[in-house]
Amino acid sequence: MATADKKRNTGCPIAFALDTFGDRWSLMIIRDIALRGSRTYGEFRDTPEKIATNVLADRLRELEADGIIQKSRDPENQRKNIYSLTEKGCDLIPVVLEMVRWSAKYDRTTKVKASFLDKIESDREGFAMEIRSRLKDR
Amino acid sequence: MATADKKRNTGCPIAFALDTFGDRWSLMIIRDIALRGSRTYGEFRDTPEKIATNVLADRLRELEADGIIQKSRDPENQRKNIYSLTEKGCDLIPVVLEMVRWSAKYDRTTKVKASFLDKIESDREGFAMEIRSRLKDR
DNA sequence: CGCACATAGTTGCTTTTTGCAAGCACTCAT
DNA sequence: ATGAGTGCTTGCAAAAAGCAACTATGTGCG
Repeated sequence: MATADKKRNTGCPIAFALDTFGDRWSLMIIRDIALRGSRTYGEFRDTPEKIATNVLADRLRELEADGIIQKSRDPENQRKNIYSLTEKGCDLIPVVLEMVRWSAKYDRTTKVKASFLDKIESDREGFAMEIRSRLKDR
Repeated sequence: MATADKKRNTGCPIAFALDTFGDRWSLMIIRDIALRGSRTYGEFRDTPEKIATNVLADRLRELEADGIIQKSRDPENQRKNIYSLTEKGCDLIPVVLEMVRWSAKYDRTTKVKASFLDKIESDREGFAMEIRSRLKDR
């Protein structure tokens, strides 16, 4: 059973956002799709962060239920499910990019490339759009 | 005992950010300081979201340990601790504002004012600076 | 068909975290 | 000195996360 729905529903936007993706793993999945091009269960599972498979299955269910991602069958391999961001999910890209900016500034061991950072700094909206269309073209 | 330090340390900026404030409560505290002007334990405790006091104490410890907030005594009332954002914490304001934008768009019951949203849309950086200086002037 | 393998999960169990109610310690005001 | 305000801690129950093993279904190939 998926995590019980205990949304706070106080009208606060931060509470709303955290109820949707404010846990240790949801945003990681969104990152995998948006920035790493991941699309399948196996790709989400095999990241350095090592999510437990039951938690992964649970989060995929929740994110789909919340309309952040959508699931479809890979026409070329019926074993695979293809997960992708919905419009609502794509709208989280700016949030992700701001987090990248912040972490790049404060993580001494960051692996964020200067060129990536430059793109965010110089044209945030444009870069977000670029990522979106890259996702659409797959 | 504070939550054990189990940072993932994979070099990924999203993992880094989530390790710092990626839980149900940390960002709520940051919101309280940045957007609601909260500064004391009691103010953090008495929000509609009803954080448990042990979790609150734990998060305040963690956020301080991570250099996001700092703690000082209220000179006018020695019973009170004043919590405020450090520079590192203030740099999270853009992340918070992007989350507000997203939630305002997708939460049908949002309480975000149109005027607040307009400020974000029209001059994001300027608005972030405005919030920062408002915090400094207290 | 029949079998090995790939992919995507589920299940059962342990550990960790959260939630909740009560209580403690220090400070202030009188 | 006392009682109330503020900021916590403690102990215990409930929920979630982590872990390892197992199941289910589709694919490719002899």
